[in-house]
Amino acid sequence: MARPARTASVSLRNPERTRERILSAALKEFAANGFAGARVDAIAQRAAVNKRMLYHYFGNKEHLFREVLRLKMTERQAWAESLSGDPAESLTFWFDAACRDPDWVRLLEWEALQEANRRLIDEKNRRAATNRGLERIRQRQARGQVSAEFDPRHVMLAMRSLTMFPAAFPQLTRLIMGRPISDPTFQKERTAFLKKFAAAFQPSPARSPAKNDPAK
Amino acid sequence: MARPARTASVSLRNPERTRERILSAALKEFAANGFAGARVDAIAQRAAVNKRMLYHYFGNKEHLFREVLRLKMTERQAWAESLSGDPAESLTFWFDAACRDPDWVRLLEWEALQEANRRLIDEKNRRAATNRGLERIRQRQARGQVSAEFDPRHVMLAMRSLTMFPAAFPQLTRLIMGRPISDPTFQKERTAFLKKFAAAFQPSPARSPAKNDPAK
DNA sequence: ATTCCAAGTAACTTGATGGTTACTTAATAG
DNA sequence: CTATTAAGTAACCATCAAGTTACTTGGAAT
Repeated sequence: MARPARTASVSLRNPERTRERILSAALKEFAANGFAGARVDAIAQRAAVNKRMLYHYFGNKEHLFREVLRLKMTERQAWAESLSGDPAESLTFWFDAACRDPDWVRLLEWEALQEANRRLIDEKNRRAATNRGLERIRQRQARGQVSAEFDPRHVMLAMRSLTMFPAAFPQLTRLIMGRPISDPTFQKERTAFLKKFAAAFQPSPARSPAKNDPAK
Repeated sequence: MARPARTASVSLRNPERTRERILSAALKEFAANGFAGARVDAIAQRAAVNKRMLYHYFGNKEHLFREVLRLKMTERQAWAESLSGDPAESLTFWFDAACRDPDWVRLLEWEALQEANRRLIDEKNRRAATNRGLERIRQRQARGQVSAEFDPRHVMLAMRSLTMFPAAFPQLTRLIMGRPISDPTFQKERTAFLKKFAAAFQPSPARSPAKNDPAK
């Protein structure tokens, strides 16, 4: 039961490391090829681990997929909590996050495409996190920083749309913008646009394209 | 060379009909399962056509996929042309279209996920159509119906985002809204929201949540 | 030292799947 | 009427991929 005390820096047998390697290899493979397209052999190879180990630790391909998703999910949730409800901040933050980590967006896309009628992977948890996010928006509305004429749910949906779309549809974005989403120029331009556009969520009276926040 | 003159209402051999059946079956199968997940046998079965015919008409699975995409593409382009550049109209129209025909959105999603670095399917055509769309936005800006402070490309990208997102990520939408996107109540609410929100694209002076269009 | 189990390996099984071969038949052109 | 070709069929095949079997081995507990 006692921990191995780590004889040499790395012992030959190392369950945790193996598990980690499988998970990170699986993340890449699933993000790249989706569930159906992902190859268990490829994951094993990427992880430099015998394929059998994958079944040893995760049972089967689907369990592994769910675990990968669940993991990324909780990682993101932590980020979300640390965020104020300010539209300009949220928009730029999440847009940036989507550009930095397209794998995340891609996983959500694969999830969306995967016959959506059944129950979600980590539903309970995600629902709770969503509700906390909605609550933050309501608070902003109460403080007059977000227009109260919009349903918070619709505000959140609009924000998600604006931030995730480019990473979710890079081909359409390139068609429209003439640049790949990885291009820093695009990212800067888009961030600037989102900052201005965030004014759309502010209450009508205090209206005038962002520029600054008089309530400071 | 002369057309068969259609002896009986339907002759036993009927290339066009067979081609159509394959294409429509392929659309469903590809939209449902993506390229990797789609099963050639399933397409053949759905089309009630011998699998060999599929190779007869389209060469292989990938060619068939490209053809399906190309077809849907041109269908949509026609719609787009018939549209004015008014934000409120565009937003509600495309949102409605995405809800009515989720297969279309799903195909675009599959395309996005399919290792995006290579050249797009119907690129030349799509680029041209995109440019015509941008031109329409510029015209609206010149007429003062769309704020000139936004880059037309960013306006288009924002509109696409707002309209396609719910159909592209039904699971996230349900999480936020508490209803499936197929629910008419959701669709009505969202349409109403988009109508109000369209004001965000209008010039600052003429500002006040849509409601009506004084320039009539 | 010995025992025992989790960690690890190699080779195999089984089923699915894209694509092909070899054939038949409808319908049109001459 | 007949030759030709496109439309259509059934059975097959090679390959690939998920999951398994049967085995070996490191290392902690006794």
